[in-house]
Amino acid sequence: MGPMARETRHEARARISDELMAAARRQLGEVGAAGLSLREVAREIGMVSSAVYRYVESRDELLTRLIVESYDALGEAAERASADAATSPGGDLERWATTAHAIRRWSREHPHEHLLLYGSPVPGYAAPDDTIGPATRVIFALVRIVGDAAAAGRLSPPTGPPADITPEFARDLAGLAAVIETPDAPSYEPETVLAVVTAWTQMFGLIGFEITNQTRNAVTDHRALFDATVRRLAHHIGLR
Amino acid sequence: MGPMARETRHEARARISDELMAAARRQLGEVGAAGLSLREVAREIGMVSSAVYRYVESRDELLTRLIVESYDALGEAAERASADAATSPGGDLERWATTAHAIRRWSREHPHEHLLLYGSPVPGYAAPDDTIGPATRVIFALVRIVGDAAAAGRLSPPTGPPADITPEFARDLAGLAAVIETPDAPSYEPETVLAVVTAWTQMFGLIGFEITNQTRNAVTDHRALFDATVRRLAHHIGLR
DNA sequence: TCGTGGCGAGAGCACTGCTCTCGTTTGTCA
DNA sequence: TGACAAACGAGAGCAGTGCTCTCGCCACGA
Repeated sequence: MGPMARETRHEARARISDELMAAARRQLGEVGAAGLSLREVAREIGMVSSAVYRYVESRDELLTRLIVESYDALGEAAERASADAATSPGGDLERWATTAHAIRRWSREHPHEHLLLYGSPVPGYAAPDDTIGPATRVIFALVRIVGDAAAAGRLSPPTGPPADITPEFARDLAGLAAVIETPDAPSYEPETVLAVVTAWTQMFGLIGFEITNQTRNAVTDHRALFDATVRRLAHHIGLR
Repeated sequence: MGPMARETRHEARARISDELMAAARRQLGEVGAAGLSLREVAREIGMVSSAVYRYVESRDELLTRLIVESYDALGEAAERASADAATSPGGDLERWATTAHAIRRWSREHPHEHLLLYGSPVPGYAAPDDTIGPATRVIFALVRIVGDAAAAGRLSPPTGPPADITPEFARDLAGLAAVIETPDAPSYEPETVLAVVTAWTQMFGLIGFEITNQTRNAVTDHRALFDATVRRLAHHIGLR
């Protein structure tokens, strides 16, 4: 083994905490959030159940940490795909499609994590505010593609019949536009913001249906359905 | 009390079974599927936990029954709205919108039931085939509106750029078209079928986001967002 | 009328999240 | 350097869960 440098207490705590989260993440991937047992996690890292409460306040807090980790993993997958495709020759539409497919791929590879983020919330559990930051990374990765296209003047104006937007709803959309606006991008049409929100909910609805097998017997080529949907959404936003 | 007609064993079984399901449904609405306790249900109807196993095979089977009941309730809500609006002067678009809003209303009034149907599946639980029949009622209620419009020749042809439909995906869409086709309705364009599937996933994705509060801080007027989305989907399908 | 089968209650098993207590170890500060 | 408080892991225990098995009891059909 060689000379074992004595581990300081702080280091040990960090290491054990990491092991604990890793074991929890592994179990989450296997049995899902509802089946995740704190005692089993403790067993896996060679501890007794009461000892893990030195590292985690409760089972809910453990789930919260896993939620944050999952949001970050998904957000990073989307961001990396978006960045990789930013210089590709396919244009904004291909960048959008690539990012969307990266999101779908991550969700398919981590169905339990996806359901933890977008499925039923745990019983009495309300997602704390720590989670909203990481939660925005995915949608921001998508929005940035639109913003970049708009900044470069490549965003086609909205087509189709104008949506019947009530004043109150217009305020909603204006607020959203303010959030997604960047200094170098122009302001957005309400229709564009609506199209982005639509794309967001549509994509995650479709992925959720695929993961929970809601479309069994109806759709076999999920990838083609997703691809066609994603490109239609991009077109509707104005990405070409 | 009056003369109590002696209750036959068969009647008693039916009555108690009904009481059991009613209590279970009540608790589901309060604490959600994950928090539903078979023992608590037993307590509510004045029984001991082991006795309910005379009426229900397991907790999973209880959940399955609740799923079927919920699918039926949602399906009936959609069917009734669709039937009521069939004779209204608003035309196909209003009939579609009315039905969609009925679906949203039911889901908002029964969030736990909605999550039971469309949220995370229970741990080791795979929805048995009993559930797929009732599950189709909602989507069929929507499809029937399109079918009626098509049969009356009121369905506008698909607009926008043609989707890039691969042969394998075309087979999927053809299979779906065969399912939704009725004797008196003509065959559907692949784009129309795709638009219906899109509408389906879009609507339920949006409702799911609203129920799980995923769009908090972003959207306040959920009804307006839903209404705009629903009408855009209808337009895309060809309903006017 | 008699016997079988359905029924409800109770005890019990293995499991869960969580709390409390108890020695031990570790880091800090005088 | 030595004392002390904080952190730590283990163990026992509590209340709860789904589920099984056994036991009497009563209704119903042969």
